[in-house]
Amino acid sequence: MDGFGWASRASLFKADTRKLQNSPTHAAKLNESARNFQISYKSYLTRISSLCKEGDLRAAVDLVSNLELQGITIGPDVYGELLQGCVYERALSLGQQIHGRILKNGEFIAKNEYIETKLVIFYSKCDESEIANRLFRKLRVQNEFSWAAIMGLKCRIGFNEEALLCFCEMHENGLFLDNFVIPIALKASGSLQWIGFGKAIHGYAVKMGLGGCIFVASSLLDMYGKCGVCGDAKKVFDKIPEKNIVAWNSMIVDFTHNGLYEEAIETFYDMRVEGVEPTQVTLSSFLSASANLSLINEGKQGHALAVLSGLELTNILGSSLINFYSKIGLVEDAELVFGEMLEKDVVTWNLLVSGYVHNGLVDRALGLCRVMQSENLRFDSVTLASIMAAAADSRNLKLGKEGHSFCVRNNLESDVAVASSIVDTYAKCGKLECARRVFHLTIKRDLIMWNTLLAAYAEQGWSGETLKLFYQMQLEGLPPNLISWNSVILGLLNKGEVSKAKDIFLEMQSLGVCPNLVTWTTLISGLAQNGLGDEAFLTFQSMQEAGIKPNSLSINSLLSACTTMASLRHGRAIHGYITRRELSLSTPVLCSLVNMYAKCGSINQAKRIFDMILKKELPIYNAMISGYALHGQAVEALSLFRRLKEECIKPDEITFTCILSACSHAGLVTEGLELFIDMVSNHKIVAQAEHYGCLVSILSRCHNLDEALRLILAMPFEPDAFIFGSLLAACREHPDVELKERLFERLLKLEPDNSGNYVALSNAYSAAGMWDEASKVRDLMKERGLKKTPGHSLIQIGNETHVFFAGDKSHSKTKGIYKMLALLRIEMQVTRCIPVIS
DNA sequence: ATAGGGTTAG
Repeated sequence: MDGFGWASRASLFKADTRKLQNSPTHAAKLNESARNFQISYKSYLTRISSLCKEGDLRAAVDLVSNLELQGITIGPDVYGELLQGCVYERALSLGQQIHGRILKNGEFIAKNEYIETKLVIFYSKCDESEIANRLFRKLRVQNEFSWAAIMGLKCRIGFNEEALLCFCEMHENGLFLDNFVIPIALKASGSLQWIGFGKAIHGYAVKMGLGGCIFVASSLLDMYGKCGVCGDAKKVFDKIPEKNIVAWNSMIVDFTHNGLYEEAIETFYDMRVEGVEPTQVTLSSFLSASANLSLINEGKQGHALAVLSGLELTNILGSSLINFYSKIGLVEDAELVFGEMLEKDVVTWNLLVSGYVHNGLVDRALGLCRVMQSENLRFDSVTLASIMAAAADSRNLKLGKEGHSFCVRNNLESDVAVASSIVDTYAKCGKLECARRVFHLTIKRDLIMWNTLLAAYAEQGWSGETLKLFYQMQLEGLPPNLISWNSVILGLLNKGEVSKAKDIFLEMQSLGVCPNLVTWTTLISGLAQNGLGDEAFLTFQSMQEAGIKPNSLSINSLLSACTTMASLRHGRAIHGYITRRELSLSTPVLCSLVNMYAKCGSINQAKRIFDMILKKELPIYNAMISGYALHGQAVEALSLFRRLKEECIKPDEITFTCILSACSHAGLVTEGLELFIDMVSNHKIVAQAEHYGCLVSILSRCHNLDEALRLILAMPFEPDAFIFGSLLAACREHPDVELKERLFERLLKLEPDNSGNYVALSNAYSAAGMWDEASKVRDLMKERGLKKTPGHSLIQIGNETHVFFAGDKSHSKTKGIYKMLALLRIEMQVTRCIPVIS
């Protein structure tokens, strides 16, 4: 028994025919019946067609079954309509049932050209590649429609070359390449970025008089945009007399995809002037452009417009809004949109995750990832790239390793973006060897990946490795971009090779690469860190002459340059610059100002800035407490610490480092110990090496060496150079020579690549009065290519604070600032001497 | 015919 009652339908039909033949008014009745049949068949066809268009396929099929039961022969046109209905709805299984009926009804229907073509279209639209191709190849007549269907299919499933081969074959077979196949061929050319092929089609279309077709024109726009030639796209766009919404959208999308955000926004406004209503497509691109230019008002306008136009908050629109809000830093608004969205996919979730990472909210990003897992959403490569960025950002090696192994288990590490983020994470966590290994294991490396490793080497000051990599990438046919050049400059400056860095700076310009704000800032802070403060300021002037405006980050680096140089004069100049230009006084800038004044010796000015700030955040407090610590004003530091607690601001580990160091300088043993306990037990902060270092220093300074040694033994990790340094400083006058020697031995065994250890060792020797050894350590450090950090000291003589700068010259002459200070201590009766190692 | 996401430098 078949489901459609074929057998009963056939017998009914036979009976009806017999009745008609036996009737006396046979001829008349036959004629009338035929006419009625004609009328009813036509009306049925119309009804079926409209049912199919409305999407009520079931009703259409039922109607056809009814007709068949009435014994009416169903023609190809009806089956065609049904198949078209299945095409609209992508109803594969129903279409296959109809295909079955067609085959059972015999060759008359099945071999009809219209039906054969419709079947190819149906299977193509349902992405049934194999069936569609088989049917297509068996066709007796391959017409424009079936070619278009098969090309569309190949294009959709990414077989763009094959689609274009079909296009050529169609042409060779003498078929007219019409305005249905041309858009498909253009789409394939665009996806392949075959600009030559696309242009040839453009020429053909114009010659054949299809240039005016809006479908062809929009496809041309899309193709030129995908090939990265927005100029040509714009030319096509301008020639369209009656632009529809798709044309406008395509133009805006082209600009956005090619980074021409200003142009995208301008086109959007042109469209508004023309009175064309925006769609989801328009607004998502507009929002993307606004996000990339940080145009807060424009993006908000876009959001308002979407609401006013009554657009549904779909995945696409919602995602664009989340992207916009998180890129401009309004994370809460991004969260609101996320909460309002009814349907969310992995892109939506990823956007919020990366939004959190971008705004430094690593914990929230990871929390969201956990929610994603509980909702059974699969992490994809984009999720992992964000997670790894979070690991890199927070220097979380454990998370980095977990993420890396997840990528390996799920075959995500072959993705370049993911691989780059893994390299970056290992590099930022100090695992350069791992970073290098992942880099070399990655087969397809892009520019970003090269730049990631380049930046890692540069950060370490491995200028030789940096340069080698820089030339190697060019040998492999990858031209460096501005970021690559900037890293090379940074690498040289971090190594102290100032003149080579300046050579590279000139070389890049002679090759037509224009330095940007990052280049200038790198150069300025590099010069300052290498003790060339005046040159740094001259370079700042050149930067302004080149028309580059500083942002808050570069202002900060200038201020830290002043701090490194211990130049109050330059610091004041920058402060004046900020005031004159009315630059925004963001929290980081204010911190740097407080820090600069404190480290340049003017604690009073630092306090004035501090008092000026109405809403004081934790970093501001930290900066001020650190300033007091530096000036040995432990009482003030402690009172500020109390005020912080009164204002219900939670101190962090930096706060404790500062306040403990203040106690250490002032020799406040009880307070120091209490603070340490407060930190560990009340604030649940895990004590780091610096905290133990301060404690050791506090104990050592009051000659409680035994207690200090006990503390070191109880520490949960290996003591570092700073701790040994504190101990050595304390036991300078200790009679136990053997103890000193043992400590020195331990110090020498510490990790050799860490420049901090050398500095501490050299300081320890100096503090112990062993000038020659201190000098030897410094030389050894230089020999091994480690970054040399010149220090400066604040010396309080009477009521005045003086800054002494240990540049290269004074260092070689006096064998270190500590010797100079020791001399000063005798000659000038220094009341307090606070060395600062930057 | 047009549509949203990730990775690099101070």
